[in-house]
Amino acid sequence: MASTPTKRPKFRRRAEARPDEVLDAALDLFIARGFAATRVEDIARRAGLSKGAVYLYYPSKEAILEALVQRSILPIAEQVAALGRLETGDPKAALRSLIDLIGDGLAEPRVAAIPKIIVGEAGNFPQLVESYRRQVIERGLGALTALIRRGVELGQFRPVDPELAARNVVGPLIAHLLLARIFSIAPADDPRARRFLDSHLDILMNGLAAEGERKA
Amino acid sequence: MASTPTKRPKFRRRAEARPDEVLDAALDLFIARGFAATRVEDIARRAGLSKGAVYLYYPSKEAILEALVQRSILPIAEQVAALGRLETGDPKAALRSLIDLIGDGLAEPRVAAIPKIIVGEAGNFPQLVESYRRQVIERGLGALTALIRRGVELGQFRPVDPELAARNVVGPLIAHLLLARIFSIAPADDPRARRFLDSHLDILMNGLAAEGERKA
DNA sequence: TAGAAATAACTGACCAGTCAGTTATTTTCA
DNA sequence: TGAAAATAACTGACTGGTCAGTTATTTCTA
Repeated sequence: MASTPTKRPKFRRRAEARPDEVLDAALDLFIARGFAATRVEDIARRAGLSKGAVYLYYPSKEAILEALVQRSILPIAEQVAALGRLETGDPKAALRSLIDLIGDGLAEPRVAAIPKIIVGEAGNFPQLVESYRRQVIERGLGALTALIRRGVELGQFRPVDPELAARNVVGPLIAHLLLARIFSIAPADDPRARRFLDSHLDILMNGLAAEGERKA
Repeated sequence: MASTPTKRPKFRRRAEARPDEVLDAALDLFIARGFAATRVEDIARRAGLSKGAVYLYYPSKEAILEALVQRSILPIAEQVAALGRLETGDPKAALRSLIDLIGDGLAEPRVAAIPKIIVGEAGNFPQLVESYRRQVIERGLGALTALIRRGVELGQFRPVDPELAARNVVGPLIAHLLLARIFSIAPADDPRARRFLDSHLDILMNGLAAEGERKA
């Protein structure tokens, strides 16, 4: 059977790229059909592999989802957390870039799909949810809370409860994500998405700003 | 709740109350374990029936979920829509009661669980999602938008985009629901839930209020 | 006794995860 | 060098279990 060497190789060896290819395929399908409705065999097919091979790289379907979280969400969460740790600089400006950061992430379908899946499968994978809470939610909210607290201390913001106000910041972003992706209102690449962020910032800044600081 | 005027038979035939009992059981289990993880047989057992009997009342598991939406969410959506239709009265006050209405609904676990399920199962039941969008989302957002638009026209609110601002109103409520129910942060009966609503109103009103109207 | 109400056993489809075996690539050493 | 040995990558049929929905049968009531 040794024929022309120009044939497309059936096997691709040295497969350091494989895990990522599996994740790419999985994400495509999770976005299109959801987590539960996607069979591991579908993922394998799309990655150009057999089902068994997938299990060489990931011990379970859940592990694939977990790896996706690590790859696409964690970096963003880390950036957000870094913004919150900044002890210096203008809280108002930092808040602005933080919202931009989250907004950009949520505008990216391949990023935004993950939280949706987590929410959806929450019941089935409590342990995954727990790790998401620790690694993403608490860090993100923590950063936001710190930022707002500092703004209040500096007199830039009115004396709101920082922890609660933090939810006012992320809430509309999450809501927009859900409306856009689940109920197909306002696609992500819509210019309205950008305008929504602006509107959010506008109302929020006005709502937070201390008396003397309006129209910043 | 269910009381028979005559004696209590061991087996209850002629069951006009049955459909509702099935819904009650289903909701209990959906809340506790999620939609997918709840078997129809579990629902039947809890309602004191056999699995087959459930299918005398509902043609499918999806139909049970659909009936739950009709029973628990639609009345609230209708109330919200009614508030939006009011051509008279103070938009600011109306907005306040509207938020209270939604907030109360979301504080009720047996109500709040439904949207969560819809979001979660969105991929599997596109047609159910579509009907939810039409009957709940669009009516709710429409009412809010109308209210805000009127506030802007009356000069009570700054000239924000009413449609976008509406998402700023519901966003934090949704976010709070998710954080509370999925990530087990701030249980619904927590006094913090009430304080969160207050904080939301506070920031929102300040953010929306026109120059002369602050501290309303 | 008719027939409505309900049951319990059943069917068929699905799918995550396994594993014995196959094929490509690399290493060994004559 | 080149062929055999070793190993890494991969395959796909199979298993075991789950569960929505159906049906043959029984039980209760009028």
